[in-house]
Amino acid sequence: MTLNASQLDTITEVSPKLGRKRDHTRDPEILDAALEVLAETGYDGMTMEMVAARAKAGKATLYRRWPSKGELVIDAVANMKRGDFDRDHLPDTGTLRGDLVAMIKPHAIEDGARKMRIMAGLMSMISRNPELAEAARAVIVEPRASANRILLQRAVDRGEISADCDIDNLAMLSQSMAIYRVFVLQKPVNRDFFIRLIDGVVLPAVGLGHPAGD
Amino acid sequence: MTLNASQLDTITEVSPKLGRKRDHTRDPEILDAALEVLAETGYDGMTMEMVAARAKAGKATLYRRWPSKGELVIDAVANMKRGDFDRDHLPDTGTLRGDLVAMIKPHAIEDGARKMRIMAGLMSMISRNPELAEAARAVIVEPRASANRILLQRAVDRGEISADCDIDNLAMLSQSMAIYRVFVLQKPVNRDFFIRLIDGVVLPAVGLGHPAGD
DNA sequence: AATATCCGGAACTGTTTAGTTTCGTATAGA
DNA sequence: TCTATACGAAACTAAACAGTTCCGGATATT
Repeated sequence: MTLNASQLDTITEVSPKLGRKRDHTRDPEILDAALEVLAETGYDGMTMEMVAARAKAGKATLYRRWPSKGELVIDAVANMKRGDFDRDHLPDTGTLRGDLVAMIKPHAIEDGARKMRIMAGLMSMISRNPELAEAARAVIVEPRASANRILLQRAVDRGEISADCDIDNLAMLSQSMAIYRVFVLQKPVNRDFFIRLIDGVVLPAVGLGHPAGD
Repeated sequence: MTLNASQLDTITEVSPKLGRKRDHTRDPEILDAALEVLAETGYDGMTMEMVAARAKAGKATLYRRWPSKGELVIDAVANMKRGDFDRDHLPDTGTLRGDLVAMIKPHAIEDGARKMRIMAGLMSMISRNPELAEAARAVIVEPRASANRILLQRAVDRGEISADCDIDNLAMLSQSMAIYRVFVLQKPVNRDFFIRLIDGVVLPAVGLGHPAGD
């Protein structure tokens, strides 16, 4: 329950006696295992033995590298693979709707669902640990929001939508509605859900949908 | 960690030997205490001793009435005071914006914040317990969403907005964005936040905001 | 082959906490 | 006053789990 100091030093160091490297080669597997267990059972349900077993490692190996369960979790989240929403690889179809729809790939939905499970597992911890909250935000949720912001800004730049739009809120909309849908409504987040959100809320809100004039 | 059967029988029963009533008079205080502790520490951080101490009760008293921690929590959530969003006491200002803004009372914000803290404390448990998820949805989140739905439907009925609007999604929008803002962004949910949401997203989405033509 | 290092496994310690039991007391009906 | 019941407090049991220690084997450098 205690996770205070930050200790994200890098892996490879020099041994005191020999010029040989300290490997810590199992780090990636362990961090992956930690994320999996986290997604399945949540922070409090997760035990170090589960992580060790999942990674086919010994508990001692975990503690050789991380001083506590909390530090391991922070490290796992912070080093999590971000969604591949590079500015350069974003869709560019010429219309906002085209871009937004192009973002809905099966892989992206799958990945997003896993990240939301991780997020839920972290929730109670997040509200008590700003460091973890920031790591989770930066890795789990910000890449996607930032991609949306770029798509919206492009639409503004090409004159498709008004510059008065609340881009910041609109960029977070799909993520926030998805979290709500999964955990509060307990309904699936699938392609149809996102399409309906785009056509029923986002596009109308920027003046492109039905209500304003189809 | 186990919370299966439902045991929401009512409180006052008749003793086997006498016509006297079994009081369980401490029930309300205990349930309140459970909610407070839940909001402060989350389900896993909450201990039965904390709840007992908060209610100035003995641990034995808790177990006389509820078979387990999980059952106590479900009971506390299910019997939680709903927001007072009666169909009859909703604002009716004549415009959608007026109605939505009138919903933002300091008390409602305060109450909503507490409920969100409780929600966060339940998160990891919710994803593993449908019964709890349903109780939380019905009590914490549905009253508000349903109020929004009514206000939107009224606006449709009086011809202020189009019937094509995605009322269901729009009614959940403020809640879902508020959850996101508190837990992911760690920023305060205050009056300004809601006003900006109304003017920047909801009203535009129904064809009343700037982008469509101010 | 000799040696130094990392690793996995298993046994161990100490703490926390769910849940139980016991007991002394307050209260309300008879 | 007498008695049954509900209660608060505290001691208790049993299990789970974070974190530690030890050991034997694998690997790689010399």
